[in-house]
Amino acid sequence: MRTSNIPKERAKKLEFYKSIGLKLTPQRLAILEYLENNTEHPSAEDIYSALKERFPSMSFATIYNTLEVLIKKGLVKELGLDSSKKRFDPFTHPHHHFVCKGCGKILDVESRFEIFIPEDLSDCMVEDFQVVFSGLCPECKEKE
Amino acid sequence: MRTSNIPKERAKKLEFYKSIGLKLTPQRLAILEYLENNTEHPSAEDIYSALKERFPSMSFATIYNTLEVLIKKGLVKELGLDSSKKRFDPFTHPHHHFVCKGCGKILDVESRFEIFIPEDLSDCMVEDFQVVFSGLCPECKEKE
DNA sequence: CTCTTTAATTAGATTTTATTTTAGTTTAAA
DNA sequence: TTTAAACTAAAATAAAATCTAATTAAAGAG
Repeated sequence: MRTSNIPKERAKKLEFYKSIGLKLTPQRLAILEYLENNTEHPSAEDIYSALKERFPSMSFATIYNTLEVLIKKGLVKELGLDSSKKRFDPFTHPHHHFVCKGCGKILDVESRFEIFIPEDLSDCMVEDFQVVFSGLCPECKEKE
Repeated sequence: MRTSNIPKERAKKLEFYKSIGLKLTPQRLAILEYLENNTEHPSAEDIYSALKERFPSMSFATIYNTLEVLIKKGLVKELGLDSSKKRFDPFTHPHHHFVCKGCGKILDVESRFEIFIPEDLSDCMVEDFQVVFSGLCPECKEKE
């Protein structure tokens, strides 16, 4: 029963992508598929490398164009946690992150935190917040 | 009385810088002075531009070398909130930030938040955390 | 105060790497 | 079939960060 649902779910998903105005090219589908459930917060380069094998002709322009569209559609969020490149997150619900000082890896944190909007920001329009933890991930902790 | 203390305080500060092993060159003092009480979270470029007039011969190497030393000494922290360049913060005590989505400005938030270390990170060595707010600063809010 | 040593500074080139552009080609969808 | 949109390859851009070799200057010793 599980297996028989897969094509149906897939079709539904494609339908959804179409419904929001995405022209479905194989490259786009590959990017979407790569991002789906991806918790690595990949960079454009990461996506490119990952798909290079399947699409040897893939161009960076395609990656960047597609990401731009996905961001505009609200399906992907751009992360500002890496001071050398943009990284992208397909999980757009509010959540938090841990940044490893050793390897730069970014982990998701799904806990809820009670945060009040501080007085310092009373003149700002605060739209969002996230808690950013930092330290060493399990692997880098070992190496120390 | 206030004024008469200033040279003394200055001397004390120089003494302190020396005591931690900083060779005090005019350029370094200028960088230190520029950073002192600076809440703009400047980039290397910002520092360079700001001091260019007073030190027309200033080199980027000096900026980067000095920043490296200051970071090593714990007098400055590197911020990872801007995905295009490193920015630096002379306030090394734990505090939080607001990032303007409009102009990229970073504001300090001094409030205290009660944050527990989430289970997701039980295998990590969590050394630090900060709350990052985002939205529009007063100026960008106006422009909308 | 002068000398010596050691570290810092300089100018400018270079590297690096992310991202954007371009112009021609291909293709999804109606 | 048509056409607007997407794709490609490669070059261009852009900007941050690093490196180099020669020069200068701070700090400590005498």
